[in-house]
Order: sequence, then structure tokens, then C-alpha cells
Amino acid sequence: MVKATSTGEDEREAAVAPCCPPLTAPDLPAEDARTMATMFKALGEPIRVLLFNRVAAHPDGEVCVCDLGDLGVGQPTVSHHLKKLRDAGLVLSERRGTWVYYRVAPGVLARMGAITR
Amino acid sequence: MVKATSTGEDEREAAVAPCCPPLTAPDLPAEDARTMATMFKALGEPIRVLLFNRVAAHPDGEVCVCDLGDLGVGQPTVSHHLKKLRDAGLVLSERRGTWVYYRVAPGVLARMGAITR
DNA sequence: ACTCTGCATCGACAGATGTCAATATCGACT
DNA sequence: AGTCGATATTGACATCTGTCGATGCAGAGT
Repeated sequence: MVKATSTGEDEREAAVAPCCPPLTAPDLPAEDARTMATMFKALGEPIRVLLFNRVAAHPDGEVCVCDLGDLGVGQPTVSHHLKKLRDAGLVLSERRGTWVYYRVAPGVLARMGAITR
Repeated sequence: MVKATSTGEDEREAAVAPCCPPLTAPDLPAEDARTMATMFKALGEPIRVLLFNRVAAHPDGEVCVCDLGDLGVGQPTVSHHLKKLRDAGLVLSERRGTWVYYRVAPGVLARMGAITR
């Protein structure tokens, strides 16, 4: 039932919605600029880039948080960054028993690929 | 002679360099993560997305700063954001007489397109 | 030399952000 | 119920960031 860990309900960060003409098309609307900035901002941190990479590159399409410990920061910090990625709409999380799994939100990779198209 | 307005010489922001396997490839090196985060961070602001779009989408391949005034913030703020884009290696600037022109730095669009490849 | 115009820089300030230690929460298992 | 392990949340702190007004500076034109 993939409940997307409703944690970020009080975080109005304008998640990464349907979204956006290419960055190189004329007259990008201000609203699209905000949407794109939300996505870029979420990835504007080395640790979050690494986290997203671990999630996106995993063969199973998802990663257990318990496998994300070796990034040089503490557990609360990892959790904090995962929340940022969630609030930006880049990843979804699901609790299964003791562990929590993260996956890339649908459409995100496609939208990234469309940035320069 | 495109001098790239040497203003950002004291800003060690690790510009966007050659750079990087796709975000979706396994085991992204931490250094590449830092490089990519630099790029994302620079675009993690609505006004900078708009500025970059104005530059990237312009038919002449460059834009005069004098044509970037209608973004809802003051002139010093526009200048500040342009500097961020410069320091991140996303754009180059050149003074010609009274005006300053910005263009997308070579290779930047290609690297953006390669993010999901 | 003086003035004007375009853009960059400086100084200040409020608000956002990354980090950690401490604590809470949620499941699983006795 | 009670404990334990895995994540999330809270509170505090230092640092970073966006914005503005004021100022500096370079080129053009008089």
C-alpha cells in the first residue's frame, strides 16, 4: 500500500509535480522555475546526491535505510536528508516491519532527463 | 578574449568541472557527488533558474545583463545570483563596452543531459 | 575633468540549513 | 508488559544564504 511515510505532511515545500518545459526553452514560467528549483535544491548537497544515487542505482529499485550508514554523518543527519528528498518529491519511503525502504518517485528520472531536451 | 570576469577568483566553490557518471550509475564517487551538488545547488533557486533560462534560451547564445531586470528583485540581487552561477561554472561573463554579457559555459548543457543517461 | 549609466561589491540583517546529542516512536521478539 | 533495534523527531547551535541600501568602479560621452 506504499503509504509514503506521511512524515512530511506539514512541510509545504511544493514537491516536484508533473513539470516543466526544458531549461533551454524560451520564457520559462516563474512557477516552473520554482518547481525546478525545488528539485535542484534537494540535490544541492553532496550527501543527498549520494543518498539519491544509492536509491536510484540499486538493482532492487529500493534501498533499506539500514544500508545507508557509511556516509560520514550521523544517523539523525541521514534521516534529515532523506526527509528533504521526500519533501521535494524525489523519493518515496515505505516501512516494512523493522526497516524503512526508499525508492525513486515515479516520473522523477524522466523529468530529470527532460531538463535539457 | 572572453575573460570570464575574474570576479569570482576568491570564491573556492569547486566549479562544475569535466564531470561525472550518471546519477543512476552504481557507486557514485563522493567527489563526483560534490561536483554535481555544486551544479544543483547553483540552480536551487527560482531566480537563478530563471536567469539561467534567459541565458540558455537566448537565440544569440548570450544575454546582456541590462535585459535581466524584470525578475522581481533588485539589481544587486540579480548581480549576486549571476555571480553564484559564475562561481558554479555554469555561465561565463564578458564585458563589452558599457554592458556585460552572459553565456552558458561550454559543456554545461551536455553534462546536464548526461545526468540520467 | 566631469558626469552618467551599467554593473559589481560591501555591510547588515533576517531567515534557512546542516549537524549533532538526546529523545521519541514504531515493530519485533521474549 | 518489557526490552531491544531501527528510524524519525526535537532542540540547540554555528554557518550559510537571499535580500536590500549604499557605495565603488569602469566606460562612454560631453
